[in-house]
Amino acid sequence: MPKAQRMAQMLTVAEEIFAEQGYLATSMDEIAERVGVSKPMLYEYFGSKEGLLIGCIHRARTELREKTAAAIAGAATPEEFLRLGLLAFFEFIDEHRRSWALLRQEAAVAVPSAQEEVEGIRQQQTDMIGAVLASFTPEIDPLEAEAFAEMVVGATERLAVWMERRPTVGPALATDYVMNVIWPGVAMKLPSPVPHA
Amino acid sequence: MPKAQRMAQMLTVAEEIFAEQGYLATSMDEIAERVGVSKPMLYEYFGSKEGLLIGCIHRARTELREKTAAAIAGAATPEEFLRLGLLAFFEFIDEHRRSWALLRQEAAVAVPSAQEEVEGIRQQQTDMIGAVLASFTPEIDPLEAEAFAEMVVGATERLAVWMERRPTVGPALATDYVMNVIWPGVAMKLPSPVPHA
DNA sequence: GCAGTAGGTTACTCGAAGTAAGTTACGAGC
DNA sequence: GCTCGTAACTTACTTCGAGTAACCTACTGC
Repeated sequence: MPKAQRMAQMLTVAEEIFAEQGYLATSMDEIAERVGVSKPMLYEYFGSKEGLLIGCIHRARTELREKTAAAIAGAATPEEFLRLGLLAFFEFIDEHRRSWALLRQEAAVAVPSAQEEVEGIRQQQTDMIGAVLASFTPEIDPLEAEAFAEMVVGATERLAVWMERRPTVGPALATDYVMNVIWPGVAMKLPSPVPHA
Repeated sequence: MPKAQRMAQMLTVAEEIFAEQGYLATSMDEIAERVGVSKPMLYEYFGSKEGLLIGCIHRARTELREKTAAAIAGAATPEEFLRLGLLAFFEFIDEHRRSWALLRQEAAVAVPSAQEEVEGIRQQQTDMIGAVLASFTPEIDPLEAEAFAEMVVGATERLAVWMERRPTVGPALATDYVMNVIWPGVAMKLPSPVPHA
């Protein structure tokens, strides 16, 4: 089997087992066995157990960025931008409960570089939000804009966790909840009247 | 040395080393050595490495709950309640950077019971926020109240992380930032006009 | 002065991360 | 159609750290 294909397969299996049992409780031998390959192959391609975990996170991150970027491409107003971005995020979570659990629970594992990888995802999102906010409200305090973006990311992430426990709450409703809370505060800062849907 | 005192000392040392190096990179031998005791003593008192971690989290959780409860005791309006609670939280974080890092980074470790312990802290906070919100705005949709509490906790937690990177932002400013974003959205739902400081 | 127990130690086992050294399959060049 | 190189793969280790069994010691109540 060619390297790229084998690597993808390893990531898929690892993601599944990590999500099932947790990072610590999973052994490299077990992953190797389920892939149908010997342990040194995992080390050949990912260097370490930590490297394998980071590979999983990295793949999910790339996917999430692509989905979100595609979703917000057509947004005209800041409200639309935020709404579409949030919806894309919640939909991604809804479709990828496995990798989402992995990112949330396992990646925060003491392994510093995995932590950084997850922080990279958040950075990617705060940057996006901060940029749009700044472009629509140029006179906003840059520090407060940054704080706002951080809060949106934190609130959204937390709500996504909560959503998993609440089967009646889907991506659309979750998006509404977030917008209901944050939008009035943002609208006050906008220079001109903005349509509220 | 009496048991209770020894346990407290072990927790302090463990918290420090976990925060420094991460949970995985820390060995029980190392903690034992720095405490000035042998490894089986740690197992005698905490059962396992995981148990020791949970002990650390639990202690921080208790402290945080006590500080917050004391801070909000005298609040009269929902705005005051939220503001005082947030301020107490940020001040706690500011004073306990060590334990805070521990809770955030290490506790999410794949160890399920540690995860639960941290979720317990969040639960304690969302319950408090949800309760006050419900008591002041009785006709609010209970599901949305719950979602609101989750978002406040998520936003606040995220902002606390961000605050660590921003030395000019202290507890008071962080509290203002959170209130600026969430308060307009809440005020809309209140039954009667509420004073805005 | 003796018994019981709280607080402590040394010296192990065992499992899992990581590695050294070697093997097979297979396409390119002659 | 044989050989050389290399990509994909394996077996058989070493090492390190979590967890434990068995034993020790000093103080407190009687």
